Amino acid sequence: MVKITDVARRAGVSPSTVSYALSGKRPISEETRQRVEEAVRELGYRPHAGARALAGRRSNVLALVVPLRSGLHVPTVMRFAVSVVTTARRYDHDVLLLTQEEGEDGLTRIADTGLVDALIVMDVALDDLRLPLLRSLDLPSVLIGFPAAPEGLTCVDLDFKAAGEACVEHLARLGHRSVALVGSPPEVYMRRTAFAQRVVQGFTTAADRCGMSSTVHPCEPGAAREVAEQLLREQPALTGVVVHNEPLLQPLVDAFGQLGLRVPADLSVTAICPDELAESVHVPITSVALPSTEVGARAVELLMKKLNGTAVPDSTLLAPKMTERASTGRRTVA
Amino acid sequence: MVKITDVARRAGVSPSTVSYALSGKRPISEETRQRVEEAVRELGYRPHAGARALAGRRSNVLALVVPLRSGLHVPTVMRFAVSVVTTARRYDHDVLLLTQEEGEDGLTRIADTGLVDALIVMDVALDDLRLPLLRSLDLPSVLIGFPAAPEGLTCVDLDFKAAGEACVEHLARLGHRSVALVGSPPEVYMRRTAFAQRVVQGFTTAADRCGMSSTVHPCEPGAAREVAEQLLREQPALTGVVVHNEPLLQPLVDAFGQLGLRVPADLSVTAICPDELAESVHVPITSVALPSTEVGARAVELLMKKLNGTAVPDSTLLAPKMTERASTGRRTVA
DNA sequence: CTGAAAGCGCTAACAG
DNA sequence: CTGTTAGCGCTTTCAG
Repeated sequence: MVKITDVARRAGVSPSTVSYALSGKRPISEETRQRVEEAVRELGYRPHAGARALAGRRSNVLALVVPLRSGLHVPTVMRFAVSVVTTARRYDHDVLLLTQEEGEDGLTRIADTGLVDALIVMDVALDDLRLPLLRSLDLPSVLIGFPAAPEGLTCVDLDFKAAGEACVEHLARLGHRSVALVGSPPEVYMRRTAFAQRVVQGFTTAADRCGMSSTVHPCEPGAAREVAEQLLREQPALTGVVVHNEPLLQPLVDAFGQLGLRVPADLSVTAICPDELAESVHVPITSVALPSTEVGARAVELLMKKLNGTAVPDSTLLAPKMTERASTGRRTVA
Repeated sequence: MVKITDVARRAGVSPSTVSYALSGKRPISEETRQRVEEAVRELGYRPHAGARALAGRRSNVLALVVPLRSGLHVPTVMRFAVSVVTTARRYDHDVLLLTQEEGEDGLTRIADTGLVDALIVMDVALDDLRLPLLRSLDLPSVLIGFPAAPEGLTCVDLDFKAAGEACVEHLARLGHRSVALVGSPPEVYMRRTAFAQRVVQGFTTAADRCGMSSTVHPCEPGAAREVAEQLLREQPALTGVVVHNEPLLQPLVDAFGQLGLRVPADLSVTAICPDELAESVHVPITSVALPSTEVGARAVELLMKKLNGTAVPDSTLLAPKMTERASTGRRTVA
């Protein structure tokens, strides 16, 4: 193993100079810096992570807490995760993966051992049990998602309430008067998962404001046909649907087709989901994008600022961006 | 922060005794061990990860390399990952998540810095570019998947060839004479992904051996209807289908239904996929289980043995387990 | 702008 | 069975 003293000898400088040349924490003459960098390259030097963490009190590792609870759309969750890993690497950090098997004291453990410098927490509930803990820990953290009482925490996410509203308003503008929200599976609401609840809020608020009749349907995967039938039966005037349930999007559109409803001729469909998904449905879906990559990147950037002692906003709400595709159109009066 | 000297003082012993009491690396009298454990509990002591790694030359962290390349079924991949994390925790290890953005030298970096003790590598290609690197690294590693030349590497996976054979033989036993394999998306085969290739091998071998006519169809997500039509058109005698493509399973069964084919009356369908998926299809599917949890756990266990210097078998092939469900039946001669 | 030297907290010889 | 002690490789004062 090549160590800092090897590099120092090779470059004809002291170890501390090597350290400073690499970290930039004090001015180094251009010439020595060159020599150091060359020595580093020639020897293939890589600082030992443990030694660095011990002496520098910084591990350069972030923890990503991903419960992966049931009802969540795993590919969507993983988009966030990949974005977090990618962005973290740009800041010379690695990412430790924590699932929730250990419960809350997995967090305590990680904090106490100094294994990580900071936490990114996903799958936030409105009244998340981890919040008091996160507040008490002296590790900086960022939540992907907004709990009911985000005071003293740094949160980032798509503005799901606004996203729900945007979908409804788009339908209202097209003349629709009766809309339904097909949401995540019931257990997601039972857990009071923040993003799901906020979509419902936005959806309902906007529908009321626009004087539309509206209903909300949490929905299991595989139940596309059933919900489709139920909607037609219970809400015969229905002409607009908002889907906030990735795996159900294509099957639901198919089910409507089988029941004799054309999208968008008879029924306009919008969704909140990754653009890629919206585009891949057989009838491309007008949707509010779920900007996983941006959210993941933002979370890391916020954390880096906090680690540098820079102040950051408590709340980063990304404005919804809607893309019109083939699945929505004017209401045609029969 | 509470450190080992604090615990030692509290327990009235030396730091090394605390260390040994905790690691069990040398005999400690029952009495002192008790005192140490009590002191640990009272003080809430947790060894500093960096210090431990530096002095002990072991970080207690494993790296999980998950490229998440396109065409893979993310939920299935994540089952492995969760199992790895869970099992690693049982051995007091944490898991670092590496995606493949950095390419191969992400592995080198990790190895050089001593951040991790060992590697678990997923998404293995038959002629995987990472193999030479893995062999040259002096970090122990385990592959989830079998490359073409696994010499000198430790590999664990479901025996996908046997799984393909099992599906065909099951259909043969039921009297079917013409079968088709609906496989992963083309890009998965293009990359020569090991598990996909091996299923094809097993499928073809068994079909030939049983004197059945057979075809193989790599298949994009969303193309269920197209393949279904193509199969009926090009292989009119077809009565048995093997599906090795998770997201396509339900849509494909649906498509057959829409084309007027009843499962299993007209067409028997088997799959290689997680049991949970097979059970959730509207017609529960006879399947060979994808034992993600077991494979992930095995991978970690193998790694732990290697870290202990215990010899392990190069190859751990899990025998396929088939569960008959509602989707297969005797061929009915028309 | 650079060096010398004192630890960071823990483990593992070495010594008893 | 237990204690003493010498580092592990790096960062960061302190000194120049």
